[in-house]
Amino acid sequence: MVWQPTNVVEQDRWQKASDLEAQGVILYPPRATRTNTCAQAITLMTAYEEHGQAPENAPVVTVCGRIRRANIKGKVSFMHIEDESGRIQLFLRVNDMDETVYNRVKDKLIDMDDFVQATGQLMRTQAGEISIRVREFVLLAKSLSPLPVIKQEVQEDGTVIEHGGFTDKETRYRQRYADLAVNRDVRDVFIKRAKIVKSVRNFLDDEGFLEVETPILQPIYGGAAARPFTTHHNQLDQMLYLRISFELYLKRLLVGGFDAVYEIGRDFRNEGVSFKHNPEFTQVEFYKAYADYHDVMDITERMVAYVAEQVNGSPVATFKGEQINLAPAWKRITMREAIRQFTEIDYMDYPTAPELEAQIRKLDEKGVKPGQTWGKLVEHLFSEYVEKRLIQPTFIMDYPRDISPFAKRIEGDDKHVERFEFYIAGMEMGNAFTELNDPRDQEARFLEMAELYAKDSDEETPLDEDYLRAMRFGMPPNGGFGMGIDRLTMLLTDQHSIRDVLMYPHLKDEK
RNA sequence: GGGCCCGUAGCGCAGUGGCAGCGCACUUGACUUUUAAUCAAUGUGUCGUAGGUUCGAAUCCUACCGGGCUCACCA
Repeated sequence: MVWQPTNVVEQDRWQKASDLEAQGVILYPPRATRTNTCAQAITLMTAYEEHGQAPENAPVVTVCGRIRRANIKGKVSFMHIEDESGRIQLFLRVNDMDETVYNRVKDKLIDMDDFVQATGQLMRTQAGEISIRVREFVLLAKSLSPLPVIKQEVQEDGTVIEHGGFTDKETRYRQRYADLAVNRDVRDVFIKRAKIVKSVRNFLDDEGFLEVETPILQPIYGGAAARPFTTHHNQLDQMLYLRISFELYLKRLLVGGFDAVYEIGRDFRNEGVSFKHNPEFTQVEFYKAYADYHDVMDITERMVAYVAEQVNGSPVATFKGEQINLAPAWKRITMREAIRQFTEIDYMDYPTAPELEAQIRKLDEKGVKPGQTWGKLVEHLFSEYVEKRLIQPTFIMDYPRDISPFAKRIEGDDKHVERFEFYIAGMEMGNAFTELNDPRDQEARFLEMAELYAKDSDEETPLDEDYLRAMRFGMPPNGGFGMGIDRLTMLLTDQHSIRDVLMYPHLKDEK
């Protein structure tokens, strides 16, 4: 079906488009030229004026952008055009330009939202705004559907009040292009997101890590507790999973002789959607030989503080009105101690699952599914009573073994492994271990997981023969780390839903 | 998956049983330094979808679709 205008505004624009074509105007010319961005043009004029030079010799510029405001007055008109750098006003006067071209503006054949190219001398209007006295005016792209109208009122002190708006979340997410086009602050979030990724990369590069890329399509998934997406390779008739983590592929590279590797990329988990979960999300994982989880904690707090400094110019982040200080050193506390503080239960007093489950039921009758493993029960206690209260950055150390199949046991402790997660603003931000490098123990763990958790449960950890083969060649002791980039972005941009830090968050099908 | 809330013009919203409304945008006219431009005039609808109740439904009821918050699940 060929698209038809769906409302009056679109009908008008459709008509204008054919009127312009009848005049010989090319609606979508293949090329544009520009000498300056809008922001550069303003800077140029400011600098020119500072040298006290005559206005009649002011520089001539060509700028390109989208029309975001139009005030057609008669024989003189004003527009603001906007490119990524900002806005500049165009001053169009019939005397200064070709009358036919001017009349297209006066007759409103040129609309808000059109992309245009304008050439002229920089000037100041009587009201004092730096503008371009347009002498050449070229349509670059006709807009056939109107963007939401937002009017900007600039106050005496320079602050901008916006009138009108584009706020419907569903429409904004489905039509992110329109959201970005009209909501400047949305663009700023994604600019910061790019800085965050860049800063993480810079930090790890400077620490001597090598950036690598590993498969997204995997014949066996692993490295985390999550259900995978499945897919299929037609020619090879091969069943494949989208990765749920990078862990096992990265650690194989330590066997290969790299001392320190990292990857930034997308993981896929076939699970619930919430304000902090999206089916595909971005992680950074790194593995460093000869480091343990204490070393990784040191790196973590330095890295996060560095990123905050690079992105916001301060290690202190504001989230939901709360000041969060990301500067080292962060609080370090064991899982056992954290749970004891918030629930007064020392779970080591209840070393079997039935005992611990009974104890949890005393706190909250409905909270627990029956028949969970001891480790899952500990995790339940933690997420129920502790997690939300960890606002300032906190390392939670020493996790139950049966929920941590890739972490090394704590010597002389058959219940715990050398694992930490770190929490900021009540959210888990990342997960790390002293990595298990004993192939015999790793195989035992795979078998233990198979015994404890049913196939198709989210804790299912398929035995990866190739991974064990790699480990048998010898894997150096190492510390590993994973962190959610989306959640870090939420924290550093004060956005409270993961959807607001994803360009295209996952949504159900339209209609 | 449960609970609560929302869906009306391009956008933002009002309307809770009796003619479908407001602001901005759009259209027409005026205006040679405006800036939320102003002034005047005229338009703009599958009231999310389907069914039901009723003389009459945007409004009440049911189901469904989409969304938000929240709980559960889940890192």
